[in-house]
Amino acid sequence: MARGIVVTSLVDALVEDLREKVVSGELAPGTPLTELEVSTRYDVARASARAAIERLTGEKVLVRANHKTARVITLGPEDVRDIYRTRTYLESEVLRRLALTRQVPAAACEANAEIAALWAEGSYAIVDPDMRFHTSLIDSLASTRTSAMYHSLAFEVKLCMAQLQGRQRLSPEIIVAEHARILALIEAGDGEGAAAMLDEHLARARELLAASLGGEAGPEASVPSSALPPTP
Amino acid sequence: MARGIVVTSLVDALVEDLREKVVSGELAPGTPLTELEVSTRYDVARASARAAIERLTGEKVLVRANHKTARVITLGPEDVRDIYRTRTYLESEVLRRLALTRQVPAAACEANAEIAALWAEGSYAIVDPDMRFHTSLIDSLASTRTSAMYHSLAFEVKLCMAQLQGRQRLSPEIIVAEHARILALIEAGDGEGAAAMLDEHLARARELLAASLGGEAGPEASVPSSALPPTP
DNA sequence: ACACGCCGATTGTCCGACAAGTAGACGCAA
DNA sequence: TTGCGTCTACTTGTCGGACAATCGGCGTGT
Repeated sequence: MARGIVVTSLVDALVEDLREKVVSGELAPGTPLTELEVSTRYDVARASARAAIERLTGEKVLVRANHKTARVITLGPEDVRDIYRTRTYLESEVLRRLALTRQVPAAACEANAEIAALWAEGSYAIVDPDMRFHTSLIDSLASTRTSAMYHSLAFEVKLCMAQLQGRQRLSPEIIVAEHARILALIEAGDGEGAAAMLDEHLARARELLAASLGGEAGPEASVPSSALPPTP
Repeated sequence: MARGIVVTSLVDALVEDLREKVVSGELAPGTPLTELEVSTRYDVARASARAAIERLTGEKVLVRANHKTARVITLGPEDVRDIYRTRTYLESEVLRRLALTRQVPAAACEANAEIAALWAEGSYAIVDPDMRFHTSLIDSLASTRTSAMYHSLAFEVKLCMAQLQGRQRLSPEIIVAEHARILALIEAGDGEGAAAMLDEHLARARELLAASLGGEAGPEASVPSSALPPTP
């Protein structure tokens, strides 16, 4: 089981490629995506391009109003805060449940060790194992829907990161220490403590993200995602 | 603001109508929905029918495998448990946060009063205000994503209910009492207690639903949604 | 300066067509 | 009878072209 291959339809492939281009930053937030553009760039029929765009708007990777061209989503500080709030709700409750049975998922330990290792060798490509730490905690509950929801939130976090092209700086050593602390609290059965710790842990990341996303203007197109109409 | 009218495109209307037909039970679980059927029944082009079906599969109202015709989703006991578990995670954490500030949303009180009123006059159309009680608690946090996630779960609960055509029976008086208890605990600042109470409250509903969904076979087509291959 | 109307670009919807895949019916052989 | 291969009808996936509706901008006339 779990053979890596999957049959992908054409629009599946389109969706995947476009989504990847968005999270990688190749398609900056606010970039308009015309059906014709997509269809010609990939050499597919407009119907297919259209389907892909529609699916991505369903996933909230793109946004589009009636009769207007789809654009890559732009996430502002308010969005970051909302994402992290929701994330905190879900994850802290999960920590409580894990603490009840004192289960410390092995995958979480490994992910944290990986962060430490990367830090030791001077690399800053931390975001991936960091995500893995958190998702492995959630996934250890084996609830399809809980996992799906958390993953969708994690994806939005990735989108945020894509917007500020790796400018944010949070020190790996603090992260590793806090992760370890959380795992210890779970093992000790202190759900309340673990939840509190997580709250703090995520709050720091959240404010850092929100600040760098809203404080300084990006290289171009300081389009605020919020409903604030830019005074013309 | 909040003028009721919304501009709906054709496929939007299709999606809405089909979704409504599914939650109302008019389209039973497992019913196949051919693109051609939909396009002819509504007298629209196949492309439009196709788009509607695709969006509904994205919403998990329909399911479809590669090259096979879409079917109305069938939810089994395992799904019910998963839905309620996720629901409990989200909602209990929300209760804790509400208890921190002792905020009791007025809408929740009203919804509960409405249940009581309906019960007093002998009606059993309780599920709607019951849903409103819970969603108003969530919505009082004003977190777009948290609300969206909870609403999607609530929708799945409605799907479950649609499957057993109003056969389930949970006594309104217990519901009202437990709701009131939860609100009281929030007002008292006892988040832990409120969460525990909710846990119990939802567990009862969950097991009732799961039992009536899995215990007896439906009128026809006892297709188990789970991966369990029916011993042939 | 302001209202108005036209125009290009883009979306929304339709039609018809064909390849490819699935599932069930059919028939043939052991 | 049972098992297996084949064939066929139905359905999906994708294409191309077509046209009305809509939006935003530009120029024009008053």
